[in-house]
Amino acid sequence: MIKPDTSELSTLSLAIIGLVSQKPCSGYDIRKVFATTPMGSFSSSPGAIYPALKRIERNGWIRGKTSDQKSLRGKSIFSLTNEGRKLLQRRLLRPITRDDVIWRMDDLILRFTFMEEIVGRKSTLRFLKEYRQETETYAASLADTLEEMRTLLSTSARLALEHGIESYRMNAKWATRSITEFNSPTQSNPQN
Amino acid sequence: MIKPDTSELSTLSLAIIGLVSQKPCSGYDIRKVFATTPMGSFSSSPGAIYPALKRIERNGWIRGKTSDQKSLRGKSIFSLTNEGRKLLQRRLLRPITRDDVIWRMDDLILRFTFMEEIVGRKSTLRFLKEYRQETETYAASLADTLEEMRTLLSTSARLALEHGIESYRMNAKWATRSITEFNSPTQSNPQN
DNA sequence: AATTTCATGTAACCAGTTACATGATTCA
DNA sequence: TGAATCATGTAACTGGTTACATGAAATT
Repeated sequence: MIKPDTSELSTLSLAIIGLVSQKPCSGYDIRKVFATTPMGSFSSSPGAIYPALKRIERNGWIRGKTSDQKSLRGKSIFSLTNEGRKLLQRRLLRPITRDDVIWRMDDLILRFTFMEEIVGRKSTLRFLKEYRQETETYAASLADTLEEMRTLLSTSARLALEHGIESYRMNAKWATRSITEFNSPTQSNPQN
Repeated sequence: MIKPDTSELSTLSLAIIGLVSQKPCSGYDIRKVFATTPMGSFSSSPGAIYPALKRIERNGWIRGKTSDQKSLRGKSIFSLTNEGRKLLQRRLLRPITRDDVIWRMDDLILRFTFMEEIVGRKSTLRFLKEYRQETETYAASLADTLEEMRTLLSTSARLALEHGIESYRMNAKWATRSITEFNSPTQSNPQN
């Protein structure tokens, strides 16, 4: 009984699909982005990128075109299919869970990066509000734990816990600021 | 040509060894910690914990004792060996690299959690200073990138980048505060 | 001509996930 | 006695790592 929901997508695959959605690119292009930009928290190793591209293509979410018809190893440019765009939309619109906030913060930020163009400003704002809510709530629950355990904790254990609390609070603040920036009419784009 | 350096240790294994170092515990104890405390960003699934315990034991870093001599499946309590303690010390004392800061922040915080008891206050302070240095430097380099690319970025891409910058700055600030707390003589413990 | 960079690939390995299984103990 | 919890395990799978290989184009 293998799970038939083929819509699962690792964070790396999400990053790849997101990049391809911005503009068609080759495996090498993607590797360069991961190796030289602040998106560098993804592996740029060929052993990760090329198999991932094949998987994604096999699923019909991107399609590669060999530009150079002569050489056997023609550089292949991938672009997003309609199916791929639909998948990406679904993936980005998923409601944020507490588990996301505990285990997959990088995934959430990555989703945000592509969000505006793929699902529009309105959904992006909804995402940011959920994000603020979940990070604030989780920070509060960590703060409760801290108070309950304060006396039992060593200095480093306490400081590590405080690190977590501050980190989630910072995330909530960032979301708040992002919401106001998205609302400020730098550029009116009332679509969606 | 397999790498003979057997000192490699995944973040999960580090967490397990760290817990065992604090007090001997069973696989189930560890699972409970991961499932119910702020250390919950580790998998508590049996498929992760028990194989990891076996690997670590096979390497001689922990040793399990079956408490109940009758039953076949006696609950086994693991405690740290001398070799294990040495390994843990080496692992915690590793200098912090930029790669750690980009890819393994959670590993760094985990190391910090166990640091005071395993390598003493002096080394912990050194760690915190390195941590502050590296996070500050990286935040600055991200800020440079932001200024270079500012005009090219979409709102969400810019905000995502700013998220990274703020996050690293928060980490540096946390380190600064932790350093002062470690220096303040709440409890004089001039060992090491 | 030699080196570097572009560009793609693959084979071996490994740790962690999911899902299921099992037996012992405690509690209602 | 039946359910929940304690406690450990394992089989199948999967995605990413490391390391190596290859061949073409550009640069020196």
